[in-house]
Amino acid sequence: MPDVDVGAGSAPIERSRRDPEGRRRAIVEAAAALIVEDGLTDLTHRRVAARAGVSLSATTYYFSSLEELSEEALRLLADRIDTELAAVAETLAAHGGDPAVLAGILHGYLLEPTRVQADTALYLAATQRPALRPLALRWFDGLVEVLSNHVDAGTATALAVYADGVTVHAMLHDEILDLAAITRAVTALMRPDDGSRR
Amino acid sequence: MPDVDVGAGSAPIERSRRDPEGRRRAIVEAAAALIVEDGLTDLTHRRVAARAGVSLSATTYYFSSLEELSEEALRLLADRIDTELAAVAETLAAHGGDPAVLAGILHGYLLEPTRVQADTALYLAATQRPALRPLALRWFDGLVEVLSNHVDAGTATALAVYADGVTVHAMLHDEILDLAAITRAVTALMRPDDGSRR
Amino acid sequence: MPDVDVGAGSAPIERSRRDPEGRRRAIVEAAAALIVEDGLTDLTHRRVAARAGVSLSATTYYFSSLEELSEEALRLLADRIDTELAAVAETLAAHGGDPAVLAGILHGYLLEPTRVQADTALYLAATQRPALRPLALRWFDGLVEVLSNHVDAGTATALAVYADGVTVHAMLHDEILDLAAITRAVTALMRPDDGSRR
Amino acid sequence: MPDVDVGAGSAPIERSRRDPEGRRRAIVEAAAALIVEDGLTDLTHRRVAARAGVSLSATTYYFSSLEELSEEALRLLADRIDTELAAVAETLAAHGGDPAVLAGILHGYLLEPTRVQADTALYLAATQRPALRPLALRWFDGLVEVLSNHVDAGTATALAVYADGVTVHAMLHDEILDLAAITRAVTALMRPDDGSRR
DNA sequence: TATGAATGAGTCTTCATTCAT
DNA sequence: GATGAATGAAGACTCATTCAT
Repeated sequence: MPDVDVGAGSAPIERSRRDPEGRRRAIVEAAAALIVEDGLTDLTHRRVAARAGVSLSATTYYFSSLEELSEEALRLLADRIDTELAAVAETLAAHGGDPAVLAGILHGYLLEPTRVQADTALYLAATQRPALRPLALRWFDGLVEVLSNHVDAGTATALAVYADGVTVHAMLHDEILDLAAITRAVTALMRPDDGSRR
Repeated sequence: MPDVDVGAGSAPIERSRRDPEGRRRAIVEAAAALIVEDGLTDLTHRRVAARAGVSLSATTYYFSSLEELSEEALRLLADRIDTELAAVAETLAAHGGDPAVLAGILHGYLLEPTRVQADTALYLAATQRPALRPLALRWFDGLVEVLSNHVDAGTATALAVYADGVTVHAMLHDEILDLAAITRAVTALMRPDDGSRR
Repeated sequence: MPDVDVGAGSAPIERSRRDPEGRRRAIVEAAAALIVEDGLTDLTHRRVAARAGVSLSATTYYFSSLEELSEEALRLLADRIDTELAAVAETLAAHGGDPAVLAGILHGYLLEPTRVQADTALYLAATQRPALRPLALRWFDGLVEVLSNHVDAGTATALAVYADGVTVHAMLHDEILDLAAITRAVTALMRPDDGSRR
Repeated sequence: MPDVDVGAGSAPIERSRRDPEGRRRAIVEAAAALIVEDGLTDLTHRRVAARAGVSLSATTYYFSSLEELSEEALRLLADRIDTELAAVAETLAAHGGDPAVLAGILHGYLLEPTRVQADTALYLAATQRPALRPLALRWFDGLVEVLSNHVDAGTATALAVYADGVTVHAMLHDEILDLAAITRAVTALMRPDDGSRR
């Protein structure tokens, strides 16, 4: 949790008092962390307050309901996805959409359980609360968009679907898929529709 | 939810009294339905009792804890998966593992939101409670096994991963993937590793 | 828990079936054991049933209420006290009321925590439910009576009071009073009122 | 139960609102009173709330568990013991440890059933929950200590044991021991080990 | 005679939210 | 602007007891 910019001036220890903005964000970040760890349904004002080091009332003062707070926390997670997607786009652009590179990205992603869990948390939340779907779809739609720069729309979708499958696999298994397997699948999905069949 | 048919004779309305077996099953089925609809975390004794048309105490009489009840409900869902898998295996066997047939099966599956939701519920539950993983993996592992009768292990896994991706996609989108897209992806994943391209 | 006389004949394994008397007693004994171990307030039908190896209903079938059951169990404990008292009386009679002998009896009693706990359980129960007082007083009154055969009434009472104090002490301390201390106190209490000192 | 006197000013009826300190103490005192009256095991949040004239939730708001609440209530009782002991010590000091004075103190104690019941409640509680022993022993150990200022350690212990016996006697009988009987016993226990025996 | 079935009452506890300050 | 105080609702669970068989 990057505690970012205490900025210059003012007593650094007094971070909490007289910094409504920072307080508010601390609460949202605590909520996001808890959602990632324990899921949306285990989120309570009390736990958020404890995690953020804030009074219980503060969590109801800044957010009119738990729902609003959780929504904002999920939005925070979704925003992080945008950052990740940008990185993926950049890497991919640098290598001209090489299947092996995409597979590498995917595999690298799996190596960071925190990210996997965070993204999955969004999916889970969306399943339980339909209103959150747009948020959850940012990852899927974004990935399709990024991939569309290198392959046709159908292939992009197929790859994104496969990527989601890979993520689910990681959540349910102790051992993630190995790079070779991913590479093979990605390569197959990206291969032109054929032509051999002639 | 097949409501058992009391058959002939006896007052049909009196289904509840003095039919422990049926009562117990009614409770489990109510719990399963609720899990599918609202997720594991929203499962409460009260809701199950209301859904099953049973007294609150009945749910604790037949199951010593909510955990035990939910577990049995999930097992029920998992058992249904076995049935589904058997059907898949049969269909596949009849057609020699034709990619188009597999794609058709997958697409047909998506057309039944109830099943998709039920299976997803298991995944969701497993994510929240690791002890349930074995149950949730029955679908994935079973599918890999079935597919292994027709393709090599690596391809089977890749297909199962893709199938999971397809399921997730269905849960989060209003429109499911169309048959053509699925067929293309399945075909690509099943195509021999290549080498032909010379 | 002496499982006593299955008697002759009949299948010994079938102890429970067709032996209402034995069943009933098994329940009472289980209840008594539980009262001694955990106190009167922790006594429940379920626990008694489990301890006696009997169906839950059996505990309500033989006794119209938990109160009745517990009362009978306490009566059983009280009866055991009578046995103990008789033994004390005998020993004392054999030695002509020697203070050292009485002290020895008291100390020997403390060496059997089970007995101490059982008797205390009665006292505890009586404190919580005044109706049980007569039962609880059997020990005190009985001891006074036994002692009255050897000393005057006042001394007998004083000794019984001291004995109760010793029992309480044993319940609350890890180490019981040593024989020397008890002997000294008993001797002092039994010594004639004085007057000798002239 | 001293009900604090709101003193002058402010609405006297409004004692409850906005007086956390008082509220908290009212709850503890209610709990203590209930423990004295009905024993530790009959203590419930509901009863405490009703007795203290406070909402059910208040009892869980101020104390994170019933155990914590009961512990504090018992501590309150134990503290009162310390006060009593101090008074005993003072009286005894003023009279040089005269047996008759000690007997008088003891007898005076018995004349206040409330105190007897309160102290007994602690003993009972300790019997049921070993963790409370230190609290319960405050009376016994304290008495031994006070008495040790006037007699040797062995005699002090014997006297304390007898005192406990007297207390138990009071709990179980309608009529308490009379002053003469107590005086005789105390005197006997305090009389030097003898010497007549020569 | 004996017991499984069934339930309403009551247990502790957690929590979202409101209110007074 | 901010928070401690307070509470009603709901959660899981236990239990004494009644009833049908």
